[in-house]
Amino acid sequence: MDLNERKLKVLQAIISDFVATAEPVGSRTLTRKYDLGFSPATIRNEMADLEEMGYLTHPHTSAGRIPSEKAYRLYVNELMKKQELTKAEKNAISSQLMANFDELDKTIEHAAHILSEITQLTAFAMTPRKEQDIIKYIRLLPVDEHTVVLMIVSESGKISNQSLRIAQGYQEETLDMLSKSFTYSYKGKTLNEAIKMNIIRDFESDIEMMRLVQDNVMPHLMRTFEDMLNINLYLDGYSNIFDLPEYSDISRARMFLNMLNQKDVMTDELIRRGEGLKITIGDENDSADMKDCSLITATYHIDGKLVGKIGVIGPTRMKYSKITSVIEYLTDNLNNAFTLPGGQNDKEKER
Amino acid sequence: MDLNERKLKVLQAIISDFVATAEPVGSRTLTRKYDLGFSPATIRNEMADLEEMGYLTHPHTSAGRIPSEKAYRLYVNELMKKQELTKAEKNAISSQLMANFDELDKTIEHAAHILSEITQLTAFAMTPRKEQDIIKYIRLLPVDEHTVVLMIVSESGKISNQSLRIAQGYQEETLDMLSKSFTYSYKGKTLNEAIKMNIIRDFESDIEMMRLVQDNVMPHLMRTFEDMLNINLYLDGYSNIFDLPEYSDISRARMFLNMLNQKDVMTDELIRRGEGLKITIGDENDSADMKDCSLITATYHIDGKLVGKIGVIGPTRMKYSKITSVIEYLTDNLNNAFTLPGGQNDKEKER
DNA sequence: GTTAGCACTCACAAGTGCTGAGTGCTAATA
DNA sequence: TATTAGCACTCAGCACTTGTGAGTGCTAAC
Repeated sequence: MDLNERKLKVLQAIISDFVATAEPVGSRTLTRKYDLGFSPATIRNEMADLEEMGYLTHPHTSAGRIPSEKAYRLYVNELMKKQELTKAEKNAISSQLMANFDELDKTIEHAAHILSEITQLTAFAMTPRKEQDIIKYIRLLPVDEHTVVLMIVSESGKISNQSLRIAQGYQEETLDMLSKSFTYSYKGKTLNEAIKMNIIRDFESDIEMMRLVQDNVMPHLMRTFEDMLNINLYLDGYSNIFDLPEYSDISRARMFLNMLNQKDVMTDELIRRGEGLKITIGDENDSADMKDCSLITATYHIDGKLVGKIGVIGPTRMKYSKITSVIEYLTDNLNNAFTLPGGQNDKEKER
Repeated sequence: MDLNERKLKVLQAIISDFVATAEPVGSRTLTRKYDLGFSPATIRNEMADLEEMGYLTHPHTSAGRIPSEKAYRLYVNELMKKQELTKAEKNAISSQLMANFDELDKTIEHAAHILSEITQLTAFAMTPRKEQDIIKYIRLLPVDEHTVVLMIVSESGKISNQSLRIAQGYQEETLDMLSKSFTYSYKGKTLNEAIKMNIIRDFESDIEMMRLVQDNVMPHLMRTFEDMLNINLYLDGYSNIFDLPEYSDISRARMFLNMLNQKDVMTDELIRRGEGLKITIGDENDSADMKDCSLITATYHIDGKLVGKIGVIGPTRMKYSKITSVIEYLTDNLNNAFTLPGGQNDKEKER
């Protein structure tokens, strides 16, 4: 028994209908709604075959058919046609994204917001892994007698600062010297390399300075390097799930929301996924909590190097085609924005 | 008919029981659980009186009694006794708070987390309104040929930075000059004042410089001032509501979550509330969405000046006494931390 | 090979009856 | 006179029943 033309046609119709309505699809409904050209009885036969082949399931004897995960996989791989976005949709995405183009992290967060608005699902966006981010310079700046700001600028445009307290006070010249010394040591190093370096001995010649560095500055410097490595995960539109019949059961809604709350689980799952557009359906997901969800994710790049991820999560019944298009368009926009010379401040140019 | 001793005793028992169980309280249950010293029939009579006086309601004829909002108000004003936290609880709060004492905003966010963990409700924390925050200095720092970091440090310890692009390039000396000039002009001014100032004419003598400032720097400077004024609202523990029978109905849970999602509504509501500890019960809340919730909020201060808010939101049935104590202790901690010399970096001292 | 017809299935909604926790009222009691 | 025991009554919640409609699989006719 093979998947002939007609079977595919029936399967496609069932998937369309079920994605739209979330109700099991019966043979009669199918003939009424779609002009397939054969009777309910024929469709019933085809349905029985499709079920045997594993593409459909049956919640109970007298209910209609539901596409299985295998059916969605087939649909995504073969049946799904690319759904071009309308000009209006594209404009909406681009303009909204550009209207909020400040800091790297804010932009990513905003992209997740746009995505959830358009797809009406829960969207997430992960900032890049910054292992490869290269330190540009480090500076210590005076604030008051006991407070100093530590500022680290990296190539990705990520700027980090932290104020730190120096109980015994300090000289401004010392700060300048330290700034130069740190920049000299760390410039051109990746964050990962920086964390592993030990530069304390550079200050051995001056015991007082060494103590200052060791006790006051170094711990903060290391912590800030680590902070910069951190991956941030932004979620948006979690309450959209209440519009989906899949989550009309409170315990399922709750489980879903709890899953989202475990940011580390989510982050791990996302990190594991490869580059480019990835669609995982139900059981294909590694994490047990996601076994009845589908994820569509894509990667965006900053200067072609650092890689972040963005995507949506929802029930396996989702508009794979439309969502895929939206995500692709969104990541294209992000890539462009983050890659043009001048990076994140490119908005200036357009003025 | 007045609220004699016995009526208060009965009311108190009903409130305790209902807060604990969320079930309407019957006269027999009451005698069984609490050793009140009179029979169910007597209690029934008292209950009928209390109901007539507006302190109790009746979901239906054959159900037990439920405290009205008026009853909670009476309880909060008169009956509630201060519930001291145990040493262990206090330690838990202090140590958790101190363990995460980096940047101002992060600390506030973390405080909300702690609060939601302890109360098992949804907690929120609002960063201070920074109208009164005073600018300490402004600096422009070179990143690469076309990129400059603009850094503003304020007295509250809030540091803001933004990278900006200067298409035509720049000289390092220019940046130094501008840093000095900006600091000279803005130092000691509040953010509000700074936004209203116009310092462009200070550069009139040098047309090229003036253009640079006007076109490239000023817009960012103003935007950053405005960003610094922004109030951030952090929410934590929204999914705790799923443990409350009040929200076992999905549509109520949804409404609650939607309300939380409207950050501007929440922020407005919080801003309107006065200083110190405030408890609003049900209908006392201004916002329509909160008419069946209670809010307990308190204010914390930074250097005795800037005022932020922290609190919890939940059903009117909540442990007013316990929660009040927790919030008071938490704000005390925040106040201390933010007021000691050296402010947010005080952790250093303890090492 | 396709389709009409038919018996069968089952979730769901509406209706029924029972139970238990509650009430209000009245009469007896301390 | 205030309190309490007793009793009839109420009603949500649960279990159970029944009817309906949308679905199925199978068989026989086209």
